Amino acid sequence: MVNKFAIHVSLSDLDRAAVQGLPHSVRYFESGSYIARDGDLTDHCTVLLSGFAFRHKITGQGLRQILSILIPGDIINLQQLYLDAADHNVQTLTPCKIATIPQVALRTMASDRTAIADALIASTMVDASIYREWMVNIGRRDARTRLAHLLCEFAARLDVQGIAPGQPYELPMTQEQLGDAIGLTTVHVNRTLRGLIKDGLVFQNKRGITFPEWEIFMVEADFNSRYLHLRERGTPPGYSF
Amino acid sequence: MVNKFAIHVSLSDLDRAAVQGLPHSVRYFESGSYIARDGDLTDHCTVLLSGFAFRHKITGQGLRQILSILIPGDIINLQQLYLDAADHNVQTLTPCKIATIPQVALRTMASDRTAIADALIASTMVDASIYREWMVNIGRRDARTRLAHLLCEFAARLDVQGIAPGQPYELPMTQEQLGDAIGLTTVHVNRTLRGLIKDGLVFQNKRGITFPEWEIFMVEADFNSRYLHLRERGTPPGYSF
DNA sequence: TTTATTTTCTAATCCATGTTACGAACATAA
DNA sequence: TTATGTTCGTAACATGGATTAGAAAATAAA
Repeated sequence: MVNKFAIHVSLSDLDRAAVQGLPHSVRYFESGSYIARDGDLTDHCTVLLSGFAFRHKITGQGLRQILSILIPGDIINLQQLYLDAADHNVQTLTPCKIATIPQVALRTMASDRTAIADALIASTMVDASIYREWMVNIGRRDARTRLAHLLCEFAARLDVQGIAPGQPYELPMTQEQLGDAIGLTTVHVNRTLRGLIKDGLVFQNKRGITFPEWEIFMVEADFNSRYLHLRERGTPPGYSF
Repeated sequence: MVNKFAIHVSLSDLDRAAVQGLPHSVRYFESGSYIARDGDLTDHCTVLLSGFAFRHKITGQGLRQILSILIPGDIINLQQLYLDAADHNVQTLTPCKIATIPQVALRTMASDRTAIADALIASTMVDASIYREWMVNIGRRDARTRLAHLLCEFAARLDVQGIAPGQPYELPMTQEQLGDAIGLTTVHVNRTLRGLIKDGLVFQNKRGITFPEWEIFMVEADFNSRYLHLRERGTPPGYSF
């Protein structure tokens, strides 16, 4: 369940058992509903078990910026356990299944087990690294590269879900949401996506996306998966893609 | 020294003593030098003691995006202790004084003292929150608001350094660097800054910046300091600014 | 089915920001 | 001082992406 922690730290069997034995309840959210809102205070941690969700913030002028996409296994609101109120919203993209863990349970586990605490820190740091790459994407790449980069990231992250990078996947986002994620208008996302399709770099069938030329596409997207830190510390690099 | 940790967790006297007793060596960097480079592996943690620095990344087309500004007290490369190689560069903005702490010392302290581990997590999360706000800034605000927002953030963060928000401060960045931080051209930064000055919202004397109308300026900047999480969890909100 | 609603797609026009270019002001070093 | 290099300031022009407005297609609801 949550043992993708193991990517960054080595967990003992006891550690794994502790994580799997965490008291939790499961809840279901339908598509488009809010899991957390800007300003919320809470005393439990939630984890996304299945479905997709996204973090976002609204500016004073009512514009939305999507901050990240959550995929199964991601921790949704660890932050609120360590800081004060939430500073952004989390909303579902598809129907979602969510585990709720009481704050105390998680914190005592973290203080009892160094490996768990380390995993929490590492996971937070990977998130931060992804945020940084998004900044680069939004701030310094043109529309075409930006969109391509987002699609690549999705492909790469779904790898953990068993869909190898370059393989077709279902994109659970509308063009409007894509635009809000990369700082573009809906109209321009459409134009740009059309451009990629016309050039044979992307093939689209409803929400299904395929990349006929994955290698070339990654170059076009200025994509290098290093920032996702998918490998364990100490593992030899080995350029998987 | 590093006990701005205390903002987010309550540290016992022993905790404080432990932090202050950390083995470390001090190094000096001149302005413009690299403290860490994309790809670096390291076995020690560094903390900025005085001066300013910034994180940045370079795109495939050679464009630079500045990711954050480091001010005294900030931890520079905690990440590399928990993940693999660095995924971005850190470069000084002014001459800097830096403490280097061996990885083991820090990690044993973190695993011995829950409060310290919590402080590390909280600090990482504040960084992440700032990244998110930058994404909003870069992705969804216009040039004027964007620049104003960055100046506000600087003012607010310097508060910890003893310069109250709204008070004049020295901006340690060139217009080119400002541009790379907010995703604009040097030329446009100049235009925009000039606009703010003409409208009486900013007063500039060399690198010194003053805000004659701080309250109005914050509105113009769409700035709300909540995302900086400057207050301790549990502390009553109390709108300081 | 039919109707309602959301999402996609396209075209025409506009404008905020990028580009290029260069002189002035300031630093820093020799 | 005089050289040399940054940084700042501005003007003229180019353009990528925003805006506005709808029509077509897909999806959901009745």
